[in-house]
Order: sequence, then structure tokens, then C-alpha cells
Amino acid sequence: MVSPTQPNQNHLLRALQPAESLGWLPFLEEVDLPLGAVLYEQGGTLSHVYFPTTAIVSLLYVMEDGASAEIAVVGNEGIVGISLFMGGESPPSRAVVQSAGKGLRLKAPLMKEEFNRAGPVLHLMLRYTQALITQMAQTAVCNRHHTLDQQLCRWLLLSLDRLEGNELVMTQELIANMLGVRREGVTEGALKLQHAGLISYSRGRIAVLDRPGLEKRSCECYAVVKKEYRRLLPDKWTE
Amino acid sequence: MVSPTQPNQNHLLRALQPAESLGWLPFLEEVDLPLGAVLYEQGGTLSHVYFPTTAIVSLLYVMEDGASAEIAVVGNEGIVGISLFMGGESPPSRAVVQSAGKGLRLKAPLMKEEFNRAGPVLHLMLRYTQALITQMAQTAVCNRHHTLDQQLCRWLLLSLDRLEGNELVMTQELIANMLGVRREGVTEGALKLQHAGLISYSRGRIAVLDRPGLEKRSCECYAVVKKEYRRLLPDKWTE
DNA sequence: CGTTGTCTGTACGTTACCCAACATAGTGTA
DNA sequence: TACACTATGTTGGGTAACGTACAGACAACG
Repeated sequence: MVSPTQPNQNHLLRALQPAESLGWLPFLEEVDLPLGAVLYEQGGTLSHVYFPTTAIVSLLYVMEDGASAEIAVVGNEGIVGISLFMGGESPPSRAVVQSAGKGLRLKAPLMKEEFNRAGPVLHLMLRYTQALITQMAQTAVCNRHHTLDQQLCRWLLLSLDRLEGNELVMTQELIANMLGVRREGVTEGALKLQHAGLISYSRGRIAVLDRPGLEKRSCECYAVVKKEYRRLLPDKWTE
Repeated sequence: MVSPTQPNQNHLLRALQPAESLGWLPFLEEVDLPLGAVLYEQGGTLSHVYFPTTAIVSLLYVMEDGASAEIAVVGNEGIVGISLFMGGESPPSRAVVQSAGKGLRLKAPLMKEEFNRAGPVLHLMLRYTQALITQMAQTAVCNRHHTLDQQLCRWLLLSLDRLEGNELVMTQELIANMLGVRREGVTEGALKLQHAGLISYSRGRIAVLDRPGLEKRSCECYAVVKKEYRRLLPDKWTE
């Protein structure tokens, strides 16, 4: 059976290809990840772990009053559901599809069993987790010190790194929710970028025209995170 | 040899006492952790991991321009240096002693070897890491959404949970550095708390007079983090 | 072709925090 | 006892982002 989403479209899976993990392949299930789908809920249970291939997933925390903030973003370089093997079982954040696409999923018990073999799968997962930790830490710093405009650039770049083309399909409202700011703030920021000729957008489609320009306007956080991902997960990020 | 700082003063070590980890004990080295000591540097190397007993250690990120922000705080419930066994070797943050005291340290190769045995040590460390991740995520959210006053309360409570008495020895300047805000902001926040009768302080000594009052003024972040630590690490936080 | 809904743009008062500069008060030391 | 140093308190002006409210503009659908 030929599936349109191949395991090697996810870089963690690809890195495991030569290893014994091949035993997994029959159990990897292709899934559609439509915009807004919730893969798991704060304090919920994890039935599967997800390896995005063309989709992007946001980990976000939702507060009592409904306000939210993104903790980290996961694309085809990673896995959604690390708390499964880290311990607690139930995750401290919500996982939402931020950009529609496809992914592969694996039943939680299988993943756990494989992890507990304490072989290459465990080590790769932990390295990835370390990269994710860096991203979260940098998010905290960025939230503290940087302007909305800078954060918007960082966020666009992080998303772009996890997609094929140079177009993002998402409304400003959605971006605002991820960043934990007002929608109007995103509008203003996006307008500036548009006037500067860095992006162009209309009704939920953002095309990035000048990537280096975005990088210049972004805070250092983007580069720091990317560098760390490169260091820890050399399989991706070698473009 | 009777040392004034016993392994069971650290709750991770205590949780391992009955297990085979006892082989470690002779290699645990007591160390003094004076205020401001840097246990490791961003991108540096990890010669040891540290188990604080009476000290508190801050993990903070320092930006290019020198501004900093705390990512998480570690006391006698935890371990400093998780990136040793997570993978990358070199940590993405700086570890600074935020409250003077003692701790125990273990040479990195020993820790790594023990971790790679894939026994109870590994599982406990991963559970702790999961708790730490929650703290970092909550820090990101808190930085985004909550006022300085709320964050100050959260921070005092987090520190208090990791100390014996009800007194913190630290200047407002130091707190400001940790929170990544201006010193004057901390002064104003602390004044309000003082006028409300919740704390009293003078020249680097803060006495907490009304803990429940602080909790009421804090944002939800404190409770969320504490609950998660309780869930994942039942040995401590049972008071 | 008009209606409806979604997405984006604009405006205005408010607030929390920043920056800078300076005033006061404990504490240690000569 | 005087001096220096560190920690804390106070101020006034500036700004980024917020809350709220509303206006245009494009798309889908009848």
C-alpha cells in the first residue's frame, strides 16, 4: 500500500530508518490533520503520538480565563506527545493543528514499549525533547523582552521552516491566539511587514517574499532556537 | 564521615535511596553554593550535576544585550544539569545560585552511566524533567499575560517552597534580574505587599508573613506548577 | 445579485511597564 | 563619628500593548 505521506517525510522517523525501528512501519497510521484539530487536551490522555509530515502543530497553554499562549511549535522535525514517555502520561498543554496537513501516528503503548527498550529510539526522543525545551525557554525569554513585531517575525520564520513552500494559510486572528496577543496587534505588525515588502497577504494566506528581511527584523530568539535544533538534530535543518 | 548535608535532604536522591543507587553515595560530594555562583554557563560544559539541598538555583537565559530572564528554578526537589542526560551535553541556559546554601554534586560521567542503565534513575530523572518542562512552559505563559505584581508573588512562593524557614535572603535587584524586569518595578511591587502586611523586608532580607495572602495575589501559574510537581514527584510537596 | 459571514483596517482612551535621574536610609569600616 | 557603599524609595515623561468599538472588503452561497 503506497501512502501519500511517507515515514521519511518526518525527520525523526527518517533518522530511525536504518535501525530496528523498522518494525514500527506497519503500525504507523496516516492521519489527516485539519486546521484547528486538537490532538490532545491539557490534562487529558494520550492515545497516540503524532509525527507531523506536512502539518504544523502548536503546543499551547490555555488559562482559566481562556487566554492562551504558545509554548512551542512542532512540525516534520519532531513528535507531538513527549509527555507520554517522559512520565506524567497526561500532558500539561494542548496540542492544536496550526497549519493543516498530514501526519503519522502510533499507538501510545507501542511507542512506550519501544522507548523503554532504551535503544536509539529513546536517545533520539530525548535529544528532540532537549531541543523542544530550548524552544520553550526561548519563548519565555521572548515573551518577556521582545516587541510584538519581533515576535511576529520569529513566529513566521519558525512556521516557514516547517513548511514546503513560502505560503502560510492562517488568519491573523489565529496568529494572535498563538502569540497570546490581540488580533489588532498582529494586523498592525503584519501591515508594517507588508509595507516593507517582506510579506504579502490577504484573507488568511500569507506569502513570504523576503526571508532574509524577516530574519533581520526578528529577535535573536529565532536564530538561537534554530541553531540548537541544528546542533541536536542534524538530520533536518541542513538546507 | 558525617556530613552536614545528607543525601536525603534532596528529594530526588531520597526517592532513590532504597534502590541500587546506593552505589553512588560515596561519590556524592558536598559543595557550598554561595549566592551568585555560576554552576554552568550557556553553551558551556557540564562537569557535574548538582542536587541542591539547602540552596536554590535559577536557570536563566542571558541575551546578547545582557538582559536576562529566568526559565525555571531548582531547589531540593530537583537536579541541575538535565541536559547532561537529555542529549546535547552543553546546556542552553545559565545556572546561578539564587539563594546560598549547600548541595551535593556528582561527576558527569558517573551520572550518565547510571542514567544509561535505563533503570529507576532514568525514569525518575525523566519525571523530574517533565515537571521542569511544565515550569518552563508556565513561565512563558506568565511572562506573556500576568502583571509584575502577580509574577512577584509567584516567584516568592516558588522560592519559599524550596527553603526551610520563611525568610529569603536576596535583594530586589536580584529578583528583578531573575524576573527580567526593572529593579524599580520590584520595589513598587514589594512595597504593595509590605503595606498589605504580606511580607516585610529590609536590605536583602524578605520575611513572608502571610503565605495564603501571597497565594491569593499570585496568578494561577504558581498553583498549576505546584500541582504538577506534586503529581509527578510525590515524595516532596506533601506538606 | 444581494446577503451573510469572515477577515482585515483604524481609532481612541487606558494601563503597565520602561528609562533616567535622583533622594533617602541602613551597614560596614576607618 | 564620619565616610562610603549598597539597598530601597520616589519622581516624571515616554511607549508598547490592551480593551473596545466600529468600518471597509473580500468570499461564499443562496
